[in-house]
Amino acid sequence: MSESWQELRDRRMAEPGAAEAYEAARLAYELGKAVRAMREERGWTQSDLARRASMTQSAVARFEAGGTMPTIPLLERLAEALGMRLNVGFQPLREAS
Amino acid sequence: MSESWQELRDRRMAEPGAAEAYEAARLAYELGKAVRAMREERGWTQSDLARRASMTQSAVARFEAGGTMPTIPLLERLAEALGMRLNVGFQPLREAS
DNA sequence: CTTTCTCATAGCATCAACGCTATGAGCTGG
DNA sequence: CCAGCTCATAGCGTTGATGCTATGAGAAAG
Repeated sequence: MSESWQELRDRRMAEPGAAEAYEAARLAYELGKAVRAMREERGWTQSDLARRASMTQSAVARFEAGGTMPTIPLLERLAEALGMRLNVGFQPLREAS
Repeated sequence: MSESWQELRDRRMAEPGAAEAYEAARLAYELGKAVRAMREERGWTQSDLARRASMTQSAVARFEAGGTMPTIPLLERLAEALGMRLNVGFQPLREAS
């Protein structure tokens, strides 16, 4: 499972310019997971969150599944609904193994 | 100058659901400023950065000016070009001011 | 088996970001 | 005055995210 992730990563990294695309997809996936976790933490259904974030249940499902690359305004609305703050910025490259 | 920003903010905040839109616009503006700072720090022209990030000079200018809401993949490419890491996530709401 | 709730997915329309080309403004140095 | 460089901006076509509606799968309860 973790092994296949590494392989996928290496394969994609071989293609030029695919590193960012992969990173972006990874980000979408992780953001979806994070929102789902926070939503369930609050005992909300997708419809609940959707209403609070001025969107539809289908949009929430799509986002949580990482099906699309979320836009900043969407993330902002979700953050607001969840009582969180959206953080977007650049960090110095950490040399992690 | 700073006064007009406040007025704009207050006016927009009055409309429902505009808080996130404002925050998003603010984010776009700040990201543009940050990238410009990092670019100049490295002594690069917009064309230099554009080449490294696989985009055109006009796209860099548009982004730095905060003219559009940047997408995650774009930010990822810029981060890569600048040797930085893009960070996107949610933070607990801090009660500032 | 039927109802209900939750989530996933599809199809479609709209809208905005992005790539691209071209051009103009501002500055500097010849 | 005339390049040359840097940045800003406009127009246009393409692409993809989002909003919306509708429907299906799966589980739980009756």
